[in-house]
Amino acid sequence: MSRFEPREIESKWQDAWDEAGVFTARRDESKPKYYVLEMFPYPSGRIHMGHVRNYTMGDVIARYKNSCGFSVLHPMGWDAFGMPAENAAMERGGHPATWTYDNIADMRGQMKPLGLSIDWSREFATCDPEYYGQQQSMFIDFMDKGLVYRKNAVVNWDPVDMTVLANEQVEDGRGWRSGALVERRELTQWFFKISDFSEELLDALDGLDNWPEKVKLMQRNWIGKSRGLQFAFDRTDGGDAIEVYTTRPDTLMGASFVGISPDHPIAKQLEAENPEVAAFVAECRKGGTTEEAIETAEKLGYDTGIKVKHPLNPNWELPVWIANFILMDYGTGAIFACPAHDQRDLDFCRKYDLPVTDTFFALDDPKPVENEAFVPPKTDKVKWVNHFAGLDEATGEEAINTTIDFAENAGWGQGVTKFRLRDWGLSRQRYWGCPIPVVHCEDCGVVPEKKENLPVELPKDVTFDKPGNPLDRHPTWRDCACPTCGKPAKRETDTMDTFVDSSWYYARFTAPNAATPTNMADAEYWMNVDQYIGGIEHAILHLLYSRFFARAMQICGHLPEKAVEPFDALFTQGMVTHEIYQTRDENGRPVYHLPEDVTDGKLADGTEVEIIPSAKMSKSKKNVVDPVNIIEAFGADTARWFVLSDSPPERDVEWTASGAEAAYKFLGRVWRMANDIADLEGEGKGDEDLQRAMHKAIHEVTMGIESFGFNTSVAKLYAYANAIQKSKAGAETKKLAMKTMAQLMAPMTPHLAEEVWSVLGGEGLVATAAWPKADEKMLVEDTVTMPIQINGKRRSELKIAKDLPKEEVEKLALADEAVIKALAGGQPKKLIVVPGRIINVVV
RNA sequence: GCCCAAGUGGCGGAAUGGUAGACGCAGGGGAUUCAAAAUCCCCCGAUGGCAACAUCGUGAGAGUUCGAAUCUCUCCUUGGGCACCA
Repeated sequence: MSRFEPREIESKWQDAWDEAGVFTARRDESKPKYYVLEMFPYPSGRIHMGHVRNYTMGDVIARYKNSCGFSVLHPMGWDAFGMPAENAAMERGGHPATWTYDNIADMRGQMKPLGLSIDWSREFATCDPEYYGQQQSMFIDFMDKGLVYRKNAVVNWDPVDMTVLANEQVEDGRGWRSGALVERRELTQWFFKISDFSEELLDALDGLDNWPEKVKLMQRNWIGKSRGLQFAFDRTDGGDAIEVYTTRPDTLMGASFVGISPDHPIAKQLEAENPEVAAFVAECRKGGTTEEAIETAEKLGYDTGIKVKHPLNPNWELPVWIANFILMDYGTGAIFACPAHDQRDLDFCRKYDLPVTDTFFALDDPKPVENEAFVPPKTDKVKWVNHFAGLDEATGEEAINTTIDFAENAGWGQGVTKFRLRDWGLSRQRYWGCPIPVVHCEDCGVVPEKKENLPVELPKDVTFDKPGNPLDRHPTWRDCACPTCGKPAKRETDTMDTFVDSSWYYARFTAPNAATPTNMADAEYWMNVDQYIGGIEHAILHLLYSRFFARAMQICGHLPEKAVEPFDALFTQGMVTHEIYQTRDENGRPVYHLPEDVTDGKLADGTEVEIIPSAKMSKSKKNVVDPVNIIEAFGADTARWFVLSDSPPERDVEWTASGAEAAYKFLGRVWRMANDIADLEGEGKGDEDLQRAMHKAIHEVTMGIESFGFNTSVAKLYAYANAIQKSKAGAETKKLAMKTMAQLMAPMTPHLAEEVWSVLGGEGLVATAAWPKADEKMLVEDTVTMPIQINGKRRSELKIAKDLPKEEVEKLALADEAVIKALAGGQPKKLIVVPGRIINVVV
């Protein structure tokens, strides 16, 4: 017999699939459709094991659904705009477009050998003018519907390079290239009005039954609906009152000071008048724009000298401080601080020696707050100190509602609902993105470009030798005619956030060549995405933006109403990790080594390496395994089988060389079994047992695929292979068992499955064969083994008929030797019989 | 700092309120072989015991339950996100 040769098998069957065109998605109204989509990749140039895992999972679903009779759409494309292309141009010269399209060609070449059931005829890249032109057209539609506007927003500003930095380009508060201390600076930017949809995006989460709870919870918290009280503090100097918003109005009697953001209008006014304030505010603006940077920065305050009157007692004056931790973007940019019940306020008050007043205590512990704020859950009852609305014992929730009613009745405050969700700032001061299709005209202002002039294409003649946006300094690109009055005007040079590109690609796949963003008939048929698969790192931004975009597209007539929630089911898969191998150079700095250079913990020259526990594969740590090498050594099926086998899909999987070898060995074993069984003839023994094992395997493997438990499907297939191998059944039964094995393995190891199928005389391609059905009758066991527990510990067991009445089971249990011994002649305190599961005797 | 997860043998994991450790890896023993590779069979949580068996055991601590890896609370560790990485 010849050997298992994955390379020959795999290219042979890939050709066969191509020839039969089995993966071309067809709009077939006579069939139910199934749209499976994995988050499309950024074209970095190399595929990595994370891609292999992600796309293999999607492929299992796509192939399985295809076998179940669905018309399947399983497309692939490229999230092709973004910073790395510009960085490459800066570092190595060349053009971002060349770099990107070369990378796409390389990655496509690396992906094809995986044998994924992708309809490659629908492929596109978001940097194709055909794609981003449609995106520009939608941007203009969104403008028409009032979903787009401009306002000022803060960016990371590098004062040396005179350029805007992405958050990732800020390291420890400094620009990554210049090393200069980064400042927060305001710039006029384009925004999508996602906040118009806050309530809707929040409420609709309840309908997403097939999304992970954790993702919905993260989005709920991100949208952050809160109810609170808005009211004004009157100033003693007669200046403009200070509006504050608070979610804890019930703690108003514990107010210590009023705090305003460094970007608050009052702070800005003082900044202009008072050099000391200007210096303080400048200090506050140091550092990056991320919430993390702001929250973890040292808390700084400045007493403005302004005083305000407490709304409940005009004789009670509170000082107004500027504080660096107050965000202008949230609420009104001003707060009152209640240090007794907020740790951050308390730390601030202790630092600047401001008063701390308790407003409530725990029911059983009236201890004043010292350096730890008392913050019980809002659902806990607490005891109030002279509450102004007359409360004595009440929960925080009750107190908040009572206080809002009290303030509204008294006329000094208003209950309001606010959301944490901010509008989506889409402006980027960068070249390699979709140009925002608007024109600045001296007479007409900011106006959209005419649709017939789309796409507004990126100019090709640009250089990256200087920091900043090449579009800004291009000699002619900005010049254009005003679409309204025809006079000379200037193009907008901001490009779009790459999240815009990925917010509608799923819709474009339904009609990738349409002359409009989508084609309604195609969108009607293919939408929604039935199964979306991607990393948990996209739980909030990408998924929330896509949900917004689907709504905006629906409003503009680009998607049917049913598609406002574009992803029916979501699955978030884990990462592929690997151990890190490290030595140290003469200065003690770590030096990393590729896994392929390490054998038994040693380098080729015998140096021992330090082994650091597994982490996400990354080039900088060199703990990467190139799928191309694995496919070359073992074949695509082995890579696919391995990434599915060891870990549950939602968790990280650790790549190990021994695991990959084990996968390869198993596939070889299946191949040999198939060839052995193909030659088998005649009768045998135990046919029914093997048939039962077969139906059990069909049932269990199917359940595993349906529930995204691919690792358990794999385990069941191992067990089934063992059962076939041990069985002495006749040739016919064994051949059927083995053909079923091929079908069950086909979604995971499609090439081997085709080979096994054909060796055993299967008809046509296993890829198009109907999925096997388990016979319910074959799954039922007549007798069951029931464990007997005594006081919750397993002590004995009982083999009984499955449908034996409860009373009979009790009798048999009480007659068990171990039970008799434990009872020592007495009566059991309690006897629990869970039919078919367990017996527990309490003595 | 805030939000969300995860933690089970030497290792990856199974079991989602009912026999903890399925299946696989590593390890040990055996068969086959002149020998090796490949392959096949058996054993394999810890402690004690010749054994039957007993005790302990799912990050730590408490709680609910006849019964907890699974539910609740507190803590620890690791990972993801924090609006310009994609």
